[in-house]
Amino acid sequence: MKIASFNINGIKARMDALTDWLTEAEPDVVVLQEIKSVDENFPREHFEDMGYIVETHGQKSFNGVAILSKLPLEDITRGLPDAAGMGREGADDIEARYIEATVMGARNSVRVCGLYLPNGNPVDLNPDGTPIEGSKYDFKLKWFARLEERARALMALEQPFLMAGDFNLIPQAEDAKRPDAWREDALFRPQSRAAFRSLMALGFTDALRATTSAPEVYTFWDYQAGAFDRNDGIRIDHFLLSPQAADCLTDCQIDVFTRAKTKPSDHVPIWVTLDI
DNA sequence: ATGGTCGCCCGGCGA
Repeated sequence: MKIASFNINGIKARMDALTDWLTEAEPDVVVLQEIKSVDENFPREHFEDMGYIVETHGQKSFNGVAILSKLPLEDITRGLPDAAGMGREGADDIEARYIEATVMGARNSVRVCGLYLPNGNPVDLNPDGTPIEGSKYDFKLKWFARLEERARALMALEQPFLMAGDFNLIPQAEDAKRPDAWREDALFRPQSRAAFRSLMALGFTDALRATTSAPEVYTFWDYQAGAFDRNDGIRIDHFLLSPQAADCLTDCQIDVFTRAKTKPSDHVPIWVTLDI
């Protein structure tokens, strides 16, 4: 089973790029981020004609996630639990960033969590270094904590599951061409990395690092200043596998070639194959 | 790398 994640940066602008990549890569399942579309305007028929089931969780102009699957899906849920836990009532109803579904494989099923973690910039801190209540950075860390709680609940089931998507998080210095440029950024600063490490400590396997030791491997390059041409990138799109899913892992790759095509997203797809 | 570029959808925000 081939499962992919792709931050497409707008479905309307990425129809050709996404269609071409689906035809070439032939994933069974794809979680999409930044569809930037309401559900009613998502071109679902186009992807249904390509053999995919389409489940969206969109909003107007920003964010928005979706799942495309050639395999049957069960128990689709939208949004993380505990929206009130954000400190802003119903915050998760405003920002569409999370979708879950169970993918039915030939022999076993896998729970797939597709996510678009908040960017978190600008970083606004109190004099004591804590995030200012209600700031973008505060929102990121609170969302991270809720994601960890959801992961903890899924881990307790001891079943194959994975969390995939745009985590807006650079795990370590080797995951950026120029780590020093990101030290104070919400994608890399210590509190952000601590939240990621805490999540990983539940028992996840980083699929990319489990299958390759290649240096300078990235999933995002800024549109500006020829960043891709200089491979001035960061690794922020991740596949985190539960122990039961990691036991089935056979490959993980980043489709860097899509970034060199016409009208690319600023992210590229990442995928795993699971013997499941 | 609080933007030199994009995408949203129509002036400015978000990344």
